[in-house]
Amino acid sequence: MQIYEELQARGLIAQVTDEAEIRDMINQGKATFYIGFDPTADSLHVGHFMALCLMKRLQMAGNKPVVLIGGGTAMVGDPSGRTDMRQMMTEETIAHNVECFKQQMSRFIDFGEGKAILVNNKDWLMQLNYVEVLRDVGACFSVNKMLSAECYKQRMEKGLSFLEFNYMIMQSYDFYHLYKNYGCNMQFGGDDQWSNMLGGTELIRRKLGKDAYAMTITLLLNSEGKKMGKTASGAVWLDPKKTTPYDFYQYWRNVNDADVLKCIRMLTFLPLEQIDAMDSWEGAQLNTAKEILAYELTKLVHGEEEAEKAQAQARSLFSAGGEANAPEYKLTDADFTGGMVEGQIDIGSVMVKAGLVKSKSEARTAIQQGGVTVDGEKITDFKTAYTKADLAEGKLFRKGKKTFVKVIAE
RNA sequence: GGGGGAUUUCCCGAGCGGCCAAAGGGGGCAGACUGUAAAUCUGUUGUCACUGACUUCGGUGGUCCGAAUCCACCAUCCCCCA
Repeated sequence: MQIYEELQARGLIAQVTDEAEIRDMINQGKATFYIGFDPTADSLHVGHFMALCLMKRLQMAGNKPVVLIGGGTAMVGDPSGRTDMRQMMTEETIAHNVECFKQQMSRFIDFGEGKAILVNNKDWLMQLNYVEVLRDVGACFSVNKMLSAECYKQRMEKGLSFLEFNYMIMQSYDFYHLYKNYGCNMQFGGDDQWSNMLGGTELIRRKLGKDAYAMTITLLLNSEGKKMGKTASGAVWLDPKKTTPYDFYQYWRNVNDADVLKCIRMLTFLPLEQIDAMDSWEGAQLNTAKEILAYELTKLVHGEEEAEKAQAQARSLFSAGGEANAPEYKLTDADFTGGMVEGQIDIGSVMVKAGLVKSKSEARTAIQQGGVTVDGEKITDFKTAYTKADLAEGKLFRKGKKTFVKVIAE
């Protein structure tokens, strides 16, 4: 099976400009393709991960990837699919994010001699001259056409600033620039980027009379049609400081039954035959599939060692017995002073410090509702307090089923 | 440039000058049921030294015994006309 067919079988391909051409090109390893990443945060997330995996797959098939970091486009902000304006980011923030992106990406993509290129569109976008661009590029775009583009639809109701309206032009210019300077003939991106990407192929056609191609990756949606990789507290990050390997593992361990297979297919590198064999799994058996998904992804993002750790930690916690793998939090002497009773720390404070809850009030309600145990014993009194000696050996504080910390006084 | 409207707790959204920490929904959290899933049901959801106190309703001042609610100015956004 060739690469294009594999991508298809994995359900990764959403839209293409010219299927026959693209299939030939990437199957024969003749494509030089780029994917843009706007540095809107200081870490990559799951959506980026998918794109990077795609790059890796294509790279393995002999195609040449160009990673484009949108240091310049981030100054503008992509309005696609948004209902409100992006917050403007300062240049410093963007520069910082660019650095973070670069570091994380080198884990996934081999930038060794001639294998891949990394560019930042800031290098050319920032030098553009307004009037020149208007005459050169602006003439190639029809406002009427742009306004009818899907990506602006949502914004037509709430209002769209001229700044953001230009995003499509910036992105199109990128493609044009890469085509001319790096022979980049193809662009990939999330499905929400489709109209922006078409802008680029159109511009190249108009300016150079050449064909360039675009292909979008299916957005990873759950069975309810929402984007995956988001939690209540924000995105699932690839940076272990922002989303710990354990949390990362747990996110995938807890996906919906209906979504497991799709995720395995789209996100992992497991052979398709093996995945097809899982297709028939049902009910509780899907738990195994979820473990596989979680393990494989954690391994890809954080390495095998972390994946093993996260899995062991999860297993021991959810099956009776070992709590040996719980994360630890150490209390210092200062934590035992200044409380209601000198030399003791109340349970609410412990929980807040250990990150189990955000406030003492929250700790209070959790306790009142019977959701807190310490070393397996249910706590009913919010006034419960501990001395240093109590915690010398460490106790396992647990809120609900899935959140727990071993607290030790040192 | 002219005219009109909006700004409420994580989000949407209701809020007569006192009975407002503020309806309702969503989301979150906890409990029951389970498969660390979903669905369902229950409770909870500003903070704290918690039957009480304190801080919140775009910002700043003001009126009043008392303001999310009234007034003034500022900021941001939206709509209509040009």
